[in-house]
Amino acid sequence: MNIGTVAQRSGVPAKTIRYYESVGLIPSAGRTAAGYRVYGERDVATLRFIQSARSLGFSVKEVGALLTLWNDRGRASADVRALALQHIADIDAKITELRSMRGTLQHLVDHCAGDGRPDCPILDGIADPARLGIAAACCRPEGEAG
Amino acid sequence: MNIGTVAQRSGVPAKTIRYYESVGLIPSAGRTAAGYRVYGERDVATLRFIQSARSLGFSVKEVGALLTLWNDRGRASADVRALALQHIADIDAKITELRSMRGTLQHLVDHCAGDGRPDCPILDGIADPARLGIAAACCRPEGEAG
DNA sequence: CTTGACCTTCCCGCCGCTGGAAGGCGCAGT
DNA sequence: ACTGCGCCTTCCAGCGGCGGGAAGGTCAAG
Repeated sequence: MNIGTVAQRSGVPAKTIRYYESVGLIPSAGRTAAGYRVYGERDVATLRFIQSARSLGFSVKEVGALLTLWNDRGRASADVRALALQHIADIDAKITELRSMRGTLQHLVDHCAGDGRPDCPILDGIADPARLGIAAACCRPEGEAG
Repeated sequence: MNIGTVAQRSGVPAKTIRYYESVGLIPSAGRTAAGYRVYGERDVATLRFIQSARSLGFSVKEVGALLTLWNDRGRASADVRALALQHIADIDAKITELRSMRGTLQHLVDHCAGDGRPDCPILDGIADPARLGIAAACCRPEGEAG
């Protein structure tokens, strides 16, 4: 199987496969006499595994660790679980950050007339971050626990 | 004011200020005879604005647009609002994606014993993405609307 | 006059690819 | 045999948003 075929079957672009090889995520493929990379079914499965793990947000390095565990018949599932839990924690941190941004932005937007006039609480809020803090508390009724 | 001072007062590292200048986010600073960059109060305010906008997740390019609006006394707040709303939409898309990842991962983790044995539904699920779909539906009671 | 903190430019590295150029290989058609 | 096309190879550059560090100039204090 040439790289184009394995790319199509795994869903990983040929350039990306070469990249993964160059950074050591996958071992160097065999070569034909002409220098073409040669792949087998196992490689398709590996690349699908990688694709899937990447789509779950694991970094290439983390995928490497997962691959190692996947190939290790003597692995402890606890190790895999630990990686996954850590990744969930990372995701949670990102979500928290994004929600914080979103909340601030939404608040600013809510206070902006959004018409032809230049007065803009959004710009004011960005210009003076202290107001962002104020903004977060200024119009909270009282029903929300801090 | 030298770059170190303005860096300290704005919270933007000197290297980053030079970078912002190099990509045209801020205009070229004035120079002393010796070639040192010179800044004033206005620059501190601008850099704080930038810092604040960046912390809300705006890209450097978007911050450029915000800065232009900020400096334009004839702006329409609707334009600012539109930028902010678009950014909120981008953030929402990211949050949605992260939550999807999180959901899948959590599900896999829930099914993994996480002990010394090698059997691992997490690895199985990653290896065969079809199972991820199954995983999403396999143990849903019936109370959840699709 | 020296020290040390500051400033300057420059280029490299990070992550995870993606695009493109220049050249070799394989096979079909004529 | 030759042409053409599509695939393969390598290498280099770039995206965003900086940070590290080298090599060298400047400034104020002692």
